[in-house]
Amino acid sequence: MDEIDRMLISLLQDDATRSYAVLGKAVGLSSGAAHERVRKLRERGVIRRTTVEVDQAALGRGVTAYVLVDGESWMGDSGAALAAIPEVEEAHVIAGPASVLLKVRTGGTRDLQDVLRRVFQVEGVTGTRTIVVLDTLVDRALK
Amino acid sequence: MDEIDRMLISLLQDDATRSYAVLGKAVGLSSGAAHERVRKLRERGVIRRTTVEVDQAALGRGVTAYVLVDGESWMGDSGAALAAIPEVEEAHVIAGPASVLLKVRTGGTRDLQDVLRRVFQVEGVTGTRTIVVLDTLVDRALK
DNA sequence: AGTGAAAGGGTAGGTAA
DNA sequence: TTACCTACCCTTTCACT
Repeated sequence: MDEIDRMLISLLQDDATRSYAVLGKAVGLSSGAAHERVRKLRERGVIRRTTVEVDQAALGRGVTAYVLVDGESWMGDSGAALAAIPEVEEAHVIAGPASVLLKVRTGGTRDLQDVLRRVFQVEGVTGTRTIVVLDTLVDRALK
Repeated sequence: MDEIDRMLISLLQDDATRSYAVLGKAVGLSSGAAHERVRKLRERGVIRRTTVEVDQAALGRGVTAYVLVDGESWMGDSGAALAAIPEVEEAHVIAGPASVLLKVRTGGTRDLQDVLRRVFQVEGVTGTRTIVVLDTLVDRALK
């Protein structure tokens, strides 16, 4: 993990369709060498996967919300139960004023209400507090 | 935006290195037709960009935190001021128990403290509450 | 770990059905 | 929209440095 690896990752984060020829030129290496470095970064799991960023609103998910979930015991399969809710994009165990923090995307406030109902049915959940996103100022990949 | 478009997006979210030949076969179209559909999805902004998912911990950002920011007036360039902090991955204007919610990634708690200091220096900020992530149960792309 | 070249496959663009 | 064709670029591999 030297400076060149970091540059390659940054370039790919910005646009993963770049060819190895372009990448190599950008970091001062040959196409083959750039390819080999990226291959190793994938192999080591530093680069998890190549994906596309989708405009959620265009797919009918216009509402984003964070849900603070209070619970008693967070052992076992609570994670699996939350993962089973398709609208849950992220779920984090947290230190602070709740047990778990969810990031949820739905088509509207009606669907959000339905998601909250399903969260409440997960074993151990004693309460939820919901934060609705009004506007997103920043949403980017860190370098 | 029909069912085929949705399938193509889902396939690309899963692995954007798939060739158009493979994509076409998966949705029952020719390579050319699949290519044309994806091109239009990009053009319309449904697909924002192609990128790589990076293991942040492997890049020395092992601590994730959410910061609830209280403030007086959130007009003007507060967004720009927050975007200027490189550790800020997301910033949302929210309805609920604060004005703005930040997602922050740092190398350690020491750096987190430093970020909080910089957030406090943004004009209009009157207070912050920090939620540290202990474990991430779910982190995925929604279909 | 990187270079350079060769071979094969995929992509992109055009045209016709 | 599909099918076909073509030119070209890129990926991938390998021997050599």
